Amino acid sequence: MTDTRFDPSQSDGHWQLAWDKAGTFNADSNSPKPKSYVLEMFPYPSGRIHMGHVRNYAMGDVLARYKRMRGFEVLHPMGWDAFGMPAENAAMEKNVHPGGWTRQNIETMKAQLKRIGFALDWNREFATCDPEYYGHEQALFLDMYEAGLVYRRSSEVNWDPVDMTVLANEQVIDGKGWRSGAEVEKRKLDQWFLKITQFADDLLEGLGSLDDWPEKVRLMQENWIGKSTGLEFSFDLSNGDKLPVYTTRPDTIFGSSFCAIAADHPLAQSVAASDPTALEFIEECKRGGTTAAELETAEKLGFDTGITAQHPFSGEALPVFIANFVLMDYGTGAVMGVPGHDQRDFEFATKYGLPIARVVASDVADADKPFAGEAEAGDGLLVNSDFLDGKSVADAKADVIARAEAGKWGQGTTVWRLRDWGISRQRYWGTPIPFIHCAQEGGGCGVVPVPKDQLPVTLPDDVDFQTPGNPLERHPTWKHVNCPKCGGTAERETDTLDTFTNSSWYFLRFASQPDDRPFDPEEVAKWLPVEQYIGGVEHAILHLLYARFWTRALQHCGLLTLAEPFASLFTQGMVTHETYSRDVYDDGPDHPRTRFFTPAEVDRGGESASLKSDGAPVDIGRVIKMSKSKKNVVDPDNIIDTYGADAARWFMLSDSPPERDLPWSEAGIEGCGRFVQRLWRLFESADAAARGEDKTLDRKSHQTIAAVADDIEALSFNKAVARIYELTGAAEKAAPSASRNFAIRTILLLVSPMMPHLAEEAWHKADWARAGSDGLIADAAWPELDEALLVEDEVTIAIQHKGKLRDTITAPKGAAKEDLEALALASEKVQRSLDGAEVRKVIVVPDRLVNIVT
RNA sequence: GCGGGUGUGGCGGAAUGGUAGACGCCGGGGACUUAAAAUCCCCUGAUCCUAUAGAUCGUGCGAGUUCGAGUCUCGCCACCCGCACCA
Repeated sequence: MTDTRFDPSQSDGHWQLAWDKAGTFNADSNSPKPKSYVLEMFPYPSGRIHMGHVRNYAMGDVLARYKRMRGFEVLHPMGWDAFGMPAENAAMEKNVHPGGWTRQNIETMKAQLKRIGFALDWNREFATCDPEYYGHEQALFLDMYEAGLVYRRSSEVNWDPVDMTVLANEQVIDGKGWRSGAEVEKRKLDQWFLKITQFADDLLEGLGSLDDWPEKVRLMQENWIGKSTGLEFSFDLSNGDKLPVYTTRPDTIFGSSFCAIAADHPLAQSVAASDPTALEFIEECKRGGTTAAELETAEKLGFDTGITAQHPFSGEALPVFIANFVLMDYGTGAVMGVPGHDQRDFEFATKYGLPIARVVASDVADADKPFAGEAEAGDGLLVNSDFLDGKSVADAKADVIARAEAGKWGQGTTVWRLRDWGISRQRYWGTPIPFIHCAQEGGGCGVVPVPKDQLPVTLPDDVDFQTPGNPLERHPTWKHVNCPKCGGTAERETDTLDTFTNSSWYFLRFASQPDDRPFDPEEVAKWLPVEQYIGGVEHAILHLLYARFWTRALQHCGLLTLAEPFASLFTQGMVTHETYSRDVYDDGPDHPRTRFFTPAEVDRGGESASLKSDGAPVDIGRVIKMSKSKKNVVDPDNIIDTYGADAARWFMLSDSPPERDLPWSEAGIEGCGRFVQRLWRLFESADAAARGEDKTLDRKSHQTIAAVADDIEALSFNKAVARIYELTGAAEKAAPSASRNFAIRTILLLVSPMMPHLAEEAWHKADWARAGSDGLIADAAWPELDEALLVEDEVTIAIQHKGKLRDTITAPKGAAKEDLEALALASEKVQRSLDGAEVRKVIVVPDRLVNIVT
């Protein structure tokens, strides 16, 4: 036996090259094997791979490699979600081209991924900024346009007047642009929309079929879609107009004591036209903040318009208020106020002294029970409600809706929270929207789609980012084209598509990549749905909902037969680390600023930490997600340099359950590095000539084969890891025998999806393990399981008395209850515990325990 | 406010209602070595103790069901995540 060490710096690259050369992980759609599509959310090429990526892809990788071992033809692709704002930000800050910056990042990150040895089919790699990709996306967009799923309308946006660009809601901080700091304006712009609301019901219904999605994600999408049913009806107003309102509680209609409309409701606008105080109130409403904290504390404010609304049943005149808590973009932008049974209405009525009537009570006898300072939104029986008295809430709802419909003054309706998807972005680095605005007099041909044979509409390269605004808009030539219809002068659409469209169909393009169309439905059908999709929970709503929508929309267009793209979804936890910081006073003694330090800059010992450079202490902060801004990051390249790819992969899979956060620790990765060497020594210690059987070890081996397979399929990698540690310990202690060699060979195969480089190295070094085959362990089959060996022939029986463990005994498996009882009572420890007490009852669970009750 | 999740040693975490703490990390002791690194072995929930043994307590808190509860039921508490004036 030689005392060698496994050297990742030699082996890792060697085997990565061997897999590349052999095309080991290239997926063949014509293979007769059953198919399995394993996919991790593709990365945005931001610069470098971080530990979160490593964890995400390590999980998918183990599954992909495992599936191959189980005889599946596996599709495990990788690509780049390459359009987006960071590239344009870099362009502005560093005066580089977004494309060049992105390509450079892709190159860096691809090299990093290759160093980790992921089993990816690089033949199918693409970046969404490739004209070949976004050209097909433009074609799909036109297909959706033809199917009536794309439209254009004027819509309000957040406009940054300094950067001259539209901001997403999350880019508006305290009413100011996140980059420029300028006061954000509301502007009306013509925007493109995708009709996702047409599929609201399908998308909601479809959630019910996604049994292998986390409950949490399904609930989040359900809430986002936000289906509600109720009554829409119109009040007759004192000024002769009609006021449509929507309510989910038509049963409480007799409790209505006012109406409230949104500040930007047309009626409010018309009132403001002749009443400056109304106008002032509306302006005040618009100034109100929209943050969670502000909303929570915001007082309910109203402005009495002097107009009244006639109650449809009682005929009573209800005052109509403009109110700050009514939203224009939900329902009709107007509500009937029922203070007794809606908390907002209650607060409003209390402030303005409006009647608060009880129309629902737990019992008819409680009809006049006062309210305890808040509205009662719960179920009960109707009271003080004329013909509804005594009915249940549900019956009363149905009754009111029926009467409204019969009287033709209202309609039972469904209202959705989901809005159509605005996909226009006034930016350069995205998919150009393939439309042309005809500029002929009298409106000309209007908005004309780019003919498909002129796709792709490519981005111009010669753009500058030193002037604010959309570079496409001010490019000297790009937008000037002829109208495809009349040939007259026309202009290209200069908006680009939201980057979420890029990630809404990439999984189809991975499965099938013809040149002449986006994908081949037959090829797609071979691979999809994705068997296991893995990514961060931050995509629970937008990306995952949009991808589901696109799949259904393409199905609607007749391009696909698939409704749901991802059969099973897994959302993994983050990689976390403590933060190190110190307050510095660079801006003067009264202006402390927190400066963060990377773990590499810090000496960490016991309770304290100090900076390596000056030896002075730093503050140790909470364990949080690794992020550049908090500098609590560990670079995968450094880790691989020190410990090798396998140790890094192993650490990502160990200890923490995959859905939970994984705290990075130096000690943890060191331990993994040691385990790699420990396994290597074990592999080296095998004695091919050893003979003889070790039944206990054989059992352990087979039990581990079964358990690790179950654990990997359940994505419980931490448990699989623990099992492998156990078998490793047992094999190390065992004397040389054929059984021990089998155990070692088993470990080699079981760890091969997790530590593929070490496994290849050992596999090729040990002839006996390969059993004559020249192949790679990456092509080896999962070890065969001997079911008979899963069962123990002897079991340990626990003996309890007074609910506590008193003794354990060993008995043959399947021993009779009477025998177990006798053995238990014969135990000296049990007798001591019994201390002569009378045995009233004995409970025997075969092969498990004996419980003596006195 | 609504919805969801989590809570077990010093730490990460295991446990079909049936021996709580598997496995790993940290720590302690020992072996090997001139020494160190590496490696190997042993110990490692708390308390008591007449200490190779034994007893009591122990899975956020309080009740309950059960022969038996980390696990099931009810009521609380804390923390985390998502949504949020959605009528």
